[in-house]
Amino acid sequence: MISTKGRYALRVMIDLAEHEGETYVPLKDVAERQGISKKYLEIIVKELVSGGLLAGVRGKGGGYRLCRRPEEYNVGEILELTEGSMAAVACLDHNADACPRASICRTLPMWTEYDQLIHDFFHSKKLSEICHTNSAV
Amino acid sequence: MISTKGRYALRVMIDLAEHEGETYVPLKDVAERQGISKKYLEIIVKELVSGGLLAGVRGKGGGYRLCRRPEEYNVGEILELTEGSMAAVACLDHNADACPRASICRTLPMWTEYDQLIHDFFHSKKLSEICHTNSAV
DNA sequence: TTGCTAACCTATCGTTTCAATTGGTTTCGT
DNA sequence: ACGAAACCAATTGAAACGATAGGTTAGCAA
Repeated sequence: MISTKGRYALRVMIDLAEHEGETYVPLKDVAERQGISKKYLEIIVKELVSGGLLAGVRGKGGGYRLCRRPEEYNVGEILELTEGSMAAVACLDHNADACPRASICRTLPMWTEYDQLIHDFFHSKKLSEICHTNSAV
Repeated sequence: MISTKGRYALRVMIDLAEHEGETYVPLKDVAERQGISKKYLEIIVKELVSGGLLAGVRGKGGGYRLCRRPEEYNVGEILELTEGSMAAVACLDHNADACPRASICRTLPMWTEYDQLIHDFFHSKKLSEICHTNSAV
């Protein structure tokens, strides 16, 4: 299940995409529009900045801004960054120790197939597709 | 992420499918073959029985058995029963209170689409497809 | 210089979920 | 009566979740 972290991150990205051109958008505004605690968003947005998805500027007149155009983001990278891992199953997590049953496991092929399905779904979904902006595809 | 409960449930079902005909299979045997604590499996298997996916018989010579043929089960029903909910997102959980933002939410359509994708994937996957048994299909 | 704004940083907290474990009771065949 | 097996209830330790609290630092303007 996708947690609030990933979902909120996505909503922040969309909000910023829909308010492009207004130079830097203070988090306060985003939080109010989205009805999410600003303090909680700070934690999430920090990760988006350090992950290179957003740019932040301090001080008066500061705030956050996308550092690419909306069509150059995909949902997958946003979720992977904030959720840590999108693995469907513990066995497929990147920092899981190798399962000794892997070679004989009846279920592993299905999980792998499922993982691929999810990956493809989110990585083919562009940010521009899910927000109401006029700067087209 | 699919928890151990769902994954173990699936492995029990597969194990039983692969040992069909041996009348009732004691959980002890399944646990040993799968390398999972028998006590923990008891909890999981109880749900499979009360959900009508397995039949259990007590006493000496007892154990568990599938109550349909492997090709008549799909993975989706097994996971739904044991995982409780397969909803990808809290907003789509069956016992979540309606989100006030639902009508204006930019992300909801995507989550709904994702939910459908997952549902279809698991519900079209038959138990017989993922186990090594000779009783065909 | 002072004040304000806004990002940045660190710690903590209450609750829930996860993954079991413990210690039984009941039912059945022999 | 005995043993094997399902059935049942409660607890536990650890981790994750979803925040909240209380700061510090950087930049702009009067």
